[in-house]
Amino acid sequence: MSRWAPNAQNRLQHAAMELYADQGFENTTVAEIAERAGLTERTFFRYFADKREVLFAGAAQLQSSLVEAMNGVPPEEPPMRAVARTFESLGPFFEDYRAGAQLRQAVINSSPELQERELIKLASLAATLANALQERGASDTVATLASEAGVLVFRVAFDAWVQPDNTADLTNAIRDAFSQLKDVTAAK
Amino acid sequence: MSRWAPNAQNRLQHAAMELYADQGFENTTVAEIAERAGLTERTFFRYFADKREVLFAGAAQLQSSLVEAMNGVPPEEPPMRAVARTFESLGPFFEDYRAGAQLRQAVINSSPELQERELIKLASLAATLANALQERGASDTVATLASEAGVLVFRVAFDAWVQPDNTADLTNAIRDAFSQLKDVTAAK
DNA sequence: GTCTATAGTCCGATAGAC
DNA sequence: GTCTATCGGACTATAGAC
Repeated sequence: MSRWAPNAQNRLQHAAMELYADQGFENTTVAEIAERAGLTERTFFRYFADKREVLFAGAAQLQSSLVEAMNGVPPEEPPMRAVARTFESLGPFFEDYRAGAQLRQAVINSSPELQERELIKLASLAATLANALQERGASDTVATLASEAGVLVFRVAFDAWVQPDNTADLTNAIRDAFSQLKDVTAAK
Repeated sequence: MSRWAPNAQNRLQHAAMELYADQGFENTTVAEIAERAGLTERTFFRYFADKREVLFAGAAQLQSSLVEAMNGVPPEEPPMRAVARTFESLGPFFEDYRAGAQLRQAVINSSPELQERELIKLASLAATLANALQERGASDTVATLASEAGVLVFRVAFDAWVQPDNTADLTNAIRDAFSQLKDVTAAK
C-alpha cells in the first residue's frame, strides 16, 4: 500500500478533461486541475510538459501501434497501400471509444491552442510513418507524400466518424476517404 | 512630422527576426525585441497577439493572394486542378524572396512552438481554399481533400526549394510534387 | 517544494494629429 | 474636442530553475 493514491497521471487526465469540457480550456488553471486530482501544481508539471499535453498523452501509444501495424503489412505492397492498410487496421481500436473521442475532439475544436498541439502531433505521427516507409525502400519524397496523405485521409474520416449523427464505422470511413482522395488527385 | 518614428510594426518584425535568428526564439524576450525596435513591450502586444505571431504577419496576404488566384482559374476546372494552378501561380511571387524565406524557415524549424503556429496557419489556409472550392460547387469532403492535398504538395515543394543546394524554381518544384502525389495515390 | 522569469491582459495616462 | 499611437504599472498564470 503506497502512501499516495495511485494513478496520479490518470486522475490528472480525467480532472483536466472534465474541467476543460466544463469551463473551457482557457478558463481552467493548472492549479484547479491539480486540486481536483488531489495533487499540487508542481506534480501536474512532473507528468505533463504543459497544460495542453495532458490531452495528448495517448499519442505515443497510437504512434507505436501504427508502426507495428505497418510492420505487419507485406513489404512488397507499395507505400500508399501500406499506409492505407495501416490506418484501416486502426479502426477497431477506436470503436469502443467513440463517446470519449467525441468529447475530446469537441474540447480540442474549441481551442486554437489545442488545435495547434493536435496538428503537430499528427505531423510527428506522419514523420514516423514516413521513416518506416523509407525503411521499406521508399524515397524521402514518396514516403512523406504517402504518410501525409494517409494522415489527411485519417483526419477526414475521423472527423466524419465523430459527428453525432454518424452511423458508419471508422474503418469504412477511412476506406471511403482513401478512395475519394484517389479520385480527387487523379483528376489533375 | 509625427512624434514617433514610423513603421513600428515593421521595426518589430525585423528586430524579432534578427534576435530569433541570432539567439534562438526561446532565448529572446519580448522586452528585448521591443527595446531593439525602440518601443515598449506593451506596444509589441498591440501589433502581435503573441510572441510567435510576429513571424506570421504575412500569412493573411498570402491567403488572399491564393483566393484571388483561384478565382482566376476557369470554373470548369476540377478541384484538384484548380488548386494546382492556384499554387503554381504563386511561384514567381516567392522567387525574389528566397534568402528571406530560407532564414525564416530555419528559425521556424528550430522551434516546436513556431512549427505549431506554422501548421495551424497552413490549416487555416487550406480551410479558406476549401471554402473557395465549395463555392465552385465541390462537396465538403472533396474540397477538403483537394485543398489539403494542395497544401501538402506546396509544403513538400517549398521545403525542397529552400534547401541551400536547390537550383530549381518553385513553380517547377510544385508541379513536380503534384505529379508525384498523383503517382503515389494512384498506386493504392 | 519554493522561488522566479516571462508571457500576456487590463486600466489608465499622455501627447500629438485632425 | 476626438482619434490614434505610445507608454506605465499592476496583475495572473505558465513554466522552469533552484
